[in-house]
Amino acid sequence: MRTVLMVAEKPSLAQSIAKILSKGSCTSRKGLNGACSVHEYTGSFQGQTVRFKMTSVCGHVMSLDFIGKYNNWDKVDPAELFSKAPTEKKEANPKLNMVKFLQVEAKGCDYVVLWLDCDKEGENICFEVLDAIQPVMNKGVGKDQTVHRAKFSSITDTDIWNAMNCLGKPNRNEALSVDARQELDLRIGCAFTRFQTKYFQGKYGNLDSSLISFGPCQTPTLGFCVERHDKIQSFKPETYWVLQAKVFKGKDNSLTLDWNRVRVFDREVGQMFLNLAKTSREAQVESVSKKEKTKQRPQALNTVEMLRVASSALGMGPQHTMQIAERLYTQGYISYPRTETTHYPENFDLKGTLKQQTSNPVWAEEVNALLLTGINRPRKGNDAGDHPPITPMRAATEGELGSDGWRLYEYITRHFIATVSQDCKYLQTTIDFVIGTEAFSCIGKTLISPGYTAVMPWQGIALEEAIPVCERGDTFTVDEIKLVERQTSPPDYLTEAELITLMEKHGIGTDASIPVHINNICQRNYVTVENGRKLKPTNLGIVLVHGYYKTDAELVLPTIRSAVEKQLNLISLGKANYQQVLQHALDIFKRKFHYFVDSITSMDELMEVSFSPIAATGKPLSRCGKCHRFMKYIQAKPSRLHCSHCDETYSLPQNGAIKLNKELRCPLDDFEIVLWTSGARGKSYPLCPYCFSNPPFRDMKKGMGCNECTHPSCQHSLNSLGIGQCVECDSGVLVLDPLSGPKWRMACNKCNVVVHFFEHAHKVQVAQDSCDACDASLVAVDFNKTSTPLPAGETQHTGCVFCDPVFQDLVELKHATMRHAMHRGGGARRGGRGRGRGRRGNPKKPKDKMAALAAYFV
DNA sequence: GCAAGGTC
Repeated sequence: MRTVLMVAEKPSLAQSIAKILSKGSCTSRKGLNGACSVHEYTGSFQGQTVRFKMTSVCGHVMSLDFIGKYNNWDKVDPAELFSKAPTEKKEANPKLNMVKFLQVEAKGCDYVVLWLDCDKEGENICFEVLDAIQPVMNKGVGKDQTVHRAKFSSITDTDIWNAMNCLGKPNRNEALSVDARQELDLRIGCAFTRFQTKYFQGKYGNLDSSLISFGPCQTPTLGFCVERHDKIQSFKPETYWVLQAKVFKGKDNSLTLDWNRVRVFDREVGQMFLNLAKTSREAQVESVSKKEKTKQRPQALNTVEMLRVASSALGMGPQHTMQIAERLYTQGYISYPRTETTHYPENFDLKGTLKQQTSNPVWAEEVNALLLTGINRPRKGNDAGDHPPITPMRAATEGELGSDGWRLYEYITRHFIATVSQDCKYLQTTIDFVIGTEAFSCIGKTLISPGYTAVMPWQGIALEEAIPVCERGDTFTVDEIKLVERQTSPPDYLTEAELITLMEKHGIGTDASIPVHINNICQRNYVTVENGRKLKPTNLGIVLVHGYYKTDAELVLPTIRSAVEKQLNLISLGKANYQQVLQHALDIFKRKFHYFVDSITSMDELMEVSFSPIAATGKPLSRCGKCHRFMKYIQAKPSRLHCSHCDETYSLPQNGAIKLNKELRCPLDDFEIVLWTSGARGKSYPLCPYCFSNPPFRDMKKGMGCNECTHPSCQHSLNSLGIGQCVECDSGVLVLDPLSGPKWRMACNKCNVVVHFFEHAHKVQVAQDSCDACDASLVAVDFNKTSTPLPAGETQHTGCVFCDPVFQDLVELKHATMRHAMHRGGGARRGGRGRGRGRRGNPKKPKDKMAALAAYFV
């Protein structure tokens, strides 16, 4: 029997499609990567009985990058990234082992049906899949017969079956347009990012951003925020005047009227109208009109709308919202949360979905009423052909979802109920008045039926004060009429919800990537999120955008992406050659880049105003090994040490702080050793600022502290302070933190494991000898006479922290250690342990720490 | 260390 491999874009779709095509009779198993499943069933394909294997990838299989040596920022001129630097496709997520997985499943298959999403990215993934599997597939059927593409526009029985019965071929041109987009984004983004980062970071000490990035999506996104900032800055308030009239008729029927001219910008003119109005003490009712109005129920929910509401009403950022939504999805509470579609599929079980919500006390009343009277037909929305709109999938309670999870679920559910509810109906009454020659009016609203606003009360009609019943010809007495002076007010900072709308409108990013871009400009410190999720640009963000405006406004305008995409579209339509379009676009941006580099001083002029030169930043901390003067510690991101005399900058580990370390010096370069610490309770280790960037030994890499240094005799090195193999990770060594007393501890030099031991000991030292049982270095401990925990009042003891029974109660975390050892099956997994032992050249590394531990603790 | 696009 022949086998047909079918591949979808994500595991959830593979499952849905397999269920439809197998009519629910498929068997499922997990693939070797643990992320993808394989669903198998027997069916018919092109007139023969075959075995179907439906599986999926997880988005892109491959991603584009420069070949290794072009990723060295110090050795590569960013200009080379436009043409010289070759690119290669790497596995997008090596952990998933996607190529291997696909090959294992494709081996022995005769046909492949590609069920990737029906957009350009999906078309591109088709070819990534084909590149992986074609070498291992059976060659029995003709090449033309092997590969098929299913084109579907929604995940419904009819659509999926139609697609299966009407298979086509993958579209090479569409895939190529994505290849071109990837290469352009990579080359342009990286070239500009590296250039500006290096240029400005080398010059200013307080930029407070470890990366000064540029990208065709993130930069225009920032542009929107700065544009609003500029409007606020350049806003000049204007004074205007308004006629305000208060009238009454009988008791309790006092009304404030709106002037039909709204406002005037000239005081004299306003005064004239006031005088004209004041000729009468009465307000005549000219007309009374009543109109029934409706407020439409919402369309079905898609991702972007969910993100907008989450930001503006729930105060949850897009990135966070998507994380919560994904959790709700994988737990089965809501449908797939990444969709552009706002139209329910024809066979969508609206009633069934609604019925699940009858038990929830919060909205049971509305739901039951709706089921009783019958649901309303949802409004027509847009079917983008990707996934159904976001809906609840089963009932939930606040307790089981947690705070934010519940708030999002509650919104999604209320939105869903609203889409099948009636519109909100209200009566709008307008009364037109005349006072003297001036016209005024007053509007009142009364609710006819709340409709969907019963479940979305925040959209309910604001009921203004009831307006009196009256008719044409009635007169009211003017209580007060006056000219009021007001000022126009500036716009506020852009809200996140407004930004999402702008990005969507200009085609910046996609539903899946919009949260990423917004997150980027926050993390890079270009904008900060203020109260009410308003986005306020920082000095850095403002200077960058103004700098682009000065040199080449296209770099920041939202049109930059759409212009490129227009060209790319020609590739996908087969109207332009892939190579030519790519070359042409690269040429243009290469010129833009060189122009930008040549004009960088004009952006620099703006930088100078807001930021301080690196030599003027930071506090003197430790001495330079070359000139022996004090270097300055710059705390702003990226934190570093700068020697203004030598004009050298030394990088430091990030996400922590640096302290002085007793004026000790590195024996290799004479630089003063500093102490890095991750926080009060975290780990710390000494490091030499010079060795950190210039590894002194061949077996060391950039970015290593003294706790990884293989110096044979220095008192700070791994060799002197290393105790034994880490209890958690494969490659790390637990190293004594010599300055941690009296709360002594050892910390892994690779992972985050910290082991506390010998609290209040007076001295803790690593001894020369090793443990016979586990090969760990012995530790010599010295306690105070009065408080020693050692047996028989001993003050000193030397032993193995893992094996010595005397130390058993003095080493913390050993229960975690033991659990860990047993959890992992003790020594059973130790086969690969020996891997870097000899190579790292650590003579004190135990042979088999885990086995020793397991034996000891059992 | 960099982009943007998929998705886990």
